[in-house]
Amino acid sequence: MSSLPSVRLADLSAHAGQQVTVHAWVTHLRSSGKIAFAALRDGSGVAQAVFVKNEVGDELWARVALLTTETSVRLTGEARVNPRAPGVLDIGVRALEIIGPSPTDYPIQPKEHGVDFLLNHRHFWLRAPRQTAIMRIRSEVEQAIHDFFYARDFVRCDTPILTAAIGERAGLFSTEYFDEGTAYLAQTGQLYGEALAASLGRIYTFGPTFRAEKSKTRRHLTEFWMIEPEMAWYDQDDNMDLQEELVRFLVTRVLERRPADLAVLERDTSKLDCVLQPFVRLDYGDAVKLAQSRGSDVQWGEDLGAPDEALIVAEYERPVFVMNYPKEAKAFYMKENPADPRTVLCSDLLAPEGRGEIIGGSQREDDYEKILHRLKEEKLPLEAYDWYLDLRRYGSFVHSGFGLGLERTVAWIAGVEHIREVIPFPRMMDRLRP
RNA sequence: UGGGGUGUAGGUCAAUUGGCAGACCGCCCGGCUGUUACCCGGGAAGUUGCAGGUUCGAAUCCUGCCGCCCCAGCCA
Repeated sequence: MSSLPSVRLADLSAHAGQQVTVHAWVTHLRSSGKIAFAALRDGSGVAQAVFVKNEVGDELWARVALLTTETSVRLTGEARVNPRAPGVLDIGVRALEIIGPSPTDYPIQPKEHGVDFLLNHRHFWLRAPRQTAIMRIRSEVEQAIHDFFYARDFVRCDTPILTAAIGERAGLFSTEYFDEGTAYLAQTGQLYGEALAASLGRIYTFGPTFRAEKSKTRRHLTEFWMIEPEMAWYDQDDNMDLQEELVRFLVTRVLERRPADLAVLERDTSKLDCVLQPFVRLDYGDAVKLAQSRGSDVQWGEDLGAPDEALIVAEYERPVFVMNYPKEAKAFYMKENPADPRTVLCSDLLAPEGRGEIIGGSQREDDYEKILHRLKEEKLPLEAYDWYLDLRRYGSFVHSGFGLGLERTVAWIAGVEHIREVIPFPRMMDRLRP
């Protein structure tokens, strides 16, 4: 925009007393006959345009009446501090150009709306202060993830989104793929990550994944973003240490750098201080006993349900690893536990405040015969896994990894109840647009 | 998919429990020179989700369908 030099509203205070030009959207107009005030936003911050009739002239004054909600404008005038509201700078307008007019039926008001209505107008809803705060926190978490792994010499690797059937058991989205039959949208990049760990040692993926599960809860999307590190020569203890370090890093980073956005969300940040303590590490069997003692009827051998997880985390009020689940409850690629072959070397990390699982991780089975046996038990098509089995035939290696759900993590840190608000355009089983 | 809830103006919700369909916000018109979700006066705005039934009379009761919300399962 070098042809249109303008000041971002966030930088306006540095220009107090000067003539500036800004580009912005009008969020609200208040008019008093011969003086008018327009609230402005540009994504970086807010300001207030002041129009005085006998200073701007009749021609410009007539155009002030056209400043409906969400009109985009370029305006020029003096930036100055308003002693009555020092936080929001005034612009004493001398020149006004309407760039994009806006009809008077803009649907979003600064009032209560229903969720369905807001999601139907997601493209507008994203302009609201609460939503922009959430998006900035999401961006901060994403950047922090890259910084964390970059500082530890992990290589970021991108794995395919179109795949032949491979991965976990949950529902798959499919599409026709030329003469190759059916392609599926990836539910995980993990198996490719294992191949890359044998190449680069420590890697992570960062990308969208797809689940055609008919889940309607506040913690499920059909398209979500997952971070999947995979580390050669890490056992399950090393794996949990890394997860704990990462989660602590992400929370600390958002607390340090996005306090204003957390304030917009009215997040009680004292609830996040718990990440400074060591995370709890609880064996699955002990977790089942704990849930039972708090009224659950879960039995050894069953996966823990959301209410069980809530009971367990409530006991500690900080993140909890539940380790070493029964083999039947978990995926084929998890390594058998030498201390108890009924179980596998894995962990789920449960976030506090009833948030449930944000990470699932495991040490991977590196024994060729054992993983072949597990594939057969699960009745998975062996021909689709030939290259994966090769990783156990040609230089098998101890390795571990995990998958961190980005939206669940952001929703927890930001204190947002439903995961649909922390991704710009959520995809759920009954929502494909906008 | 199962359980629970809900559906009235563009939005958020009332409607004495079967008896004239309303308020606020937004929008339109008018007034106001320092507003802060400004204020004051006036106005337009409805197939009460859809289809059927009971009744002198239905937003309200009954049946079916549909949409949405919450919870559960699956998982990150």
